[in-house]
Amino acid sequence: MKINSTRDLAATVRGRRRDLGLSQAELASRAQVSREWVNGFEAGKATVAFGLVIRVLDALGLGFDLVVRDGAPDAASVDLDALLEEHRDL
Amino acid sequence: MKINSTRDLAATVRGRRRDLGLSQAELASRAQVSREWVNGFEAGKATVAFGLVIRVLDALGLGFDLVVRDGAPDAASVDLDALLEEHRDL
DNA sequence: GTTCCCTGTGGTCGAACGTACACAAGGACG
DNA sequence: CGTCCTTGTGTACGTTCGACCACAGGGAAC
Repeated sequence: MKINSTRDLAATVRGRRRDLGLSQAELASRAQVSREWVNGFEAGKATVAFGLVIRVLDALGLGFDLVVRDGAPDAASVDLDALLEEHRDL
Repeated sequence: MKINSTRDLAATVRGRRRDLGLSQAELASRAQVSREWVNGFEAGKATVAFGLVIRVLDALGLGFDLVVRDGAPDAASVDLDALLEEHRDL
């Protein structure tokens, strides 16, 4: 599943948690965070600490994979695009 | 690339940034965060806000994929494991 | 040598975090 | 009916973030 925003992640996490039959409190306990934090996280809060997100995913048996986005410039061919981009927003 | 901690992500991001020929300041500008934040992020800081991480990945043409960890219980078969786990840490 | 850029780090300061506690609404179950 | 659990929301509090400014060390290049 591609994660493009905190809401994507929130929805997926909520689904996964429910699939596992866990309550917010149980997940919170396993991930060593507060139940309120889980609640806010599942609501799509963007400011949650990355480290806590990792812990929660771990508690759910989930993990991140880092991928190059479709259409994203390859490392070797980026110079031109990078320069163009740069002069565009400046 | 599997991301198991903030350091994994930090190292990958730094490599990607360098591959693209961007300085911390340039990346910061593109992702609308401070240069100091990028610096701390690349140093493996665990408390960085998830939303900002997303922005930076976006600026680098990277994205998250959410995957089920190896050996992780499947949604349908989790009930037993979940119950066992539960009674183990309590 | 000097100049320039990148990087790391220190300080300040307002804003927001995350935790703990409490309460209400809702559902399930007997 | 009452009881139990879950979820959402609110408050208060201490902590820490993230932005901003400034500075120093290290390269690269002239």
